[in-house]
This record gives sequence, structure tokens and C-alpha cells, in this order.
Amino acid sequence: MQLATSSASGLRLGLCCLFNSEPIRFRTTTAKALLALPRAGQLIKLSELCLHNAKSLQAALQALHRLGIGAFRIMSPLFPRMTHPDVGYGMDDLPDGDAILTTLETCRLFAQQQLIRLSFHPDQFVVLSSPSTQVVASSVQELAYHGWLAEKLGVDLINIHAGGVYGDKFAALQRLAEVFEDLPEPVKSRLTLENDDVSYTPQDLLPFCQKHQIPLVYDVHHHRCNPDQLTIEAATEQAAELWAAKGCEQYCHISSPKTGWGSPNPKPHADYITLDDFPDCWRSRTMTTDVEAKAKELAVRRLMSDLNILTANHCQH
DNA sequence: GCATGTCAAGTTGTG
DNA sequence: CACAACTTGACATGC
Repeated sequence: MQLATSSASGLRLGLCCLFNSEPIRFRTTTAKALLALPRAGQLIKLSELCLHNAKSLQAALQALHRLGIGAFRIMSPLFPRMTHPDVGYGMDDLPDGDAILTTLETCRLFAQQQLIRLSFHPDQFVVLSSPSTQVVASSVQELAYHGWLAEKLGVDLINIHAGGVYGDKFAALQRLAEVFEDLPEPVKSRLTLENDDVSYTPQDLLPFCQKHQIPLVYDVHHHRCNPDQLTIEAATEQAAELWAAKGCEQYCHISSPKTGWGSPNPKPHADYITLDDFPDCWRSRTMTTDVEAKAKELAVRRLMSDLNILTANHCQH
């Protein structure tokens, strides 16, 4: 891990990607729409979107500072379709490339000054354990994009799932290990693994993470949906040791089930976090926890209030 | 204007 | 065997 953003102690709650009430929006486009344009037209459109999104990120960080929120997950398509095989591009190709890079630098400095911890969570198409060399190759390319952007923005971690099982978890993790060793340094130094809600439990991942010195992002909602023999306390503590070994503040995820724990499918996320779902053993820790809730910054603020961790500077309504 | 269908990519589990 | 669910919109199209 490159840096430990924190000089603070205690719990830090993070927002995932989007805002509910704040007027901050990120734009995107599709490959199909781009392919209807000549190349020069594609690049003009992409340049506008990238500049807009970089400015939106800057506005997002300012809003987070105002709200007293100490962590932010940046959406992966900040620069839409950048690694697409047919319409992909580099900063040098964009008319506003210099302005975009300048804005990223402004964001990096602001986040550093205000101690806002940044993360990435590339989506489900990044699968390093796949038996398909094609899938692995495009995954590595996508991670390289995240690594490049992470260096520009001072992003702490790039968090992914272990991927598919393909009938043999051990063999799948073996493949993951081989790919991990050869990742470019900006990616390798930031890569973390997260337990998921269908395949890989904390117990599956912890020995692997220990062996390869990869921090585990412990998602307690996934653990409750996809349990193993570990208690929440034990999983939290063993994950904490991995972060400590890297000299980095621990990172976790929390969410509540939309339809309740007794419902047939507790996996979908609710608008807000039910305080009972927040593990007691997390309250006294120093760590970052992303709040995966549909009400976005409103849910983060409510949980901060419920946990009594609003700071004097940021108690505003 | 507003409603609706569509959007690069993987894997798993369900109907 | 086809399709929805993960993250979950936002955009493009057509009325």
C-alpha cells in the first residue's frame, strides 16, 4: 500500500461513488454511441465527459469535506470506455487532456490535505482467477487503468473480489496468485481482496491473503449472507492483522438487507444502515468502513449520527 | 418533455 | 437453457 492517509484515530465512514441530495453527477457514454461518430468526434465527446467527471470529482471531495465524510469510493468509469478495445483512448488523445490532468492533481492535493481516503472497486468483469486468458488479459488491462488513475489521484486501494470458483477454489486461487505476482507495481501495491456473498468467505481468503501479503477488505454483510466458521469478531481481527502488517488503516464494508434478514433474499442493499447491523466490535476500532446504502451521503450521515461520531466542525443540518 | 429500452466485459444460482 | 442479480444508473431514442 502506498500511503496511510490517516493521522486521525477512530471510525471513518465512507461514501460509495454517488450522491443522493448533493447536486453532483457523473456522466458516461456507451461504445455503441461512440462508434456512430468519426474518431475525432469520439475524442471531442470523450474529452468533454472526462473533464466534466474530473470537475465533478473535485466538487464531490469538497462536499465530502463539508459533510465531514472521510472516505470516498471513486466510480470506475470516471473516464468512460477508456480501456474499450474499439473506442479506448489515452489522455494525450483528448483535446482537454491537460486540463483534465490538472484537475486530477487538484483533487489529489485536496484529498491529501483534508484526509479524505480514496478507493476503487473495479466491477465484476475484473476476474483474475479466470481460466480464460482473454478474461485475465482484459482484467489486467482494466486494473492498469485503475493503477494509473490511482497514482494521479492518490488512491489508497484497488479492491476486487477473488472471482469464480470453476469447481475448484484452490486451483482458482492458485491462478489468482500467479497473475497477482506479475501485476504492474501501481496495481500490486494497492490491490486488496474482498469476501463475496456467493463464493469466497473470509476463511477462504485469509490464509491466501496472509501468504501473499494482500489486505482483506472485510464485508460483514457478505459474511452474514455467505458465512463460514469465523465469527465477525474473529474475521475482523484477522483482517486487521493484515492491514497492520502493511502499516495501513483497516478497511471494511457495511450494508443492511433491503427486505430484512428473515426474507428470502437478504443480499440487496437497503437505503440506510440499521444500527443493529453495525458490529459492536467495530465501534472502538480505528478503521475505514464504506457504507453501501442506497441513500448514499444521507445514509453515511445518519450512521455517523447514530454512532455518535459527528465531529464538532461537521455538525450541521 | 417524458417514458422506455439499452448499455463492453463474468460468474453463479434460479426458474 | 435463458435470464436476473451483483454495482445502478444515465443516456439515446422515440413518442
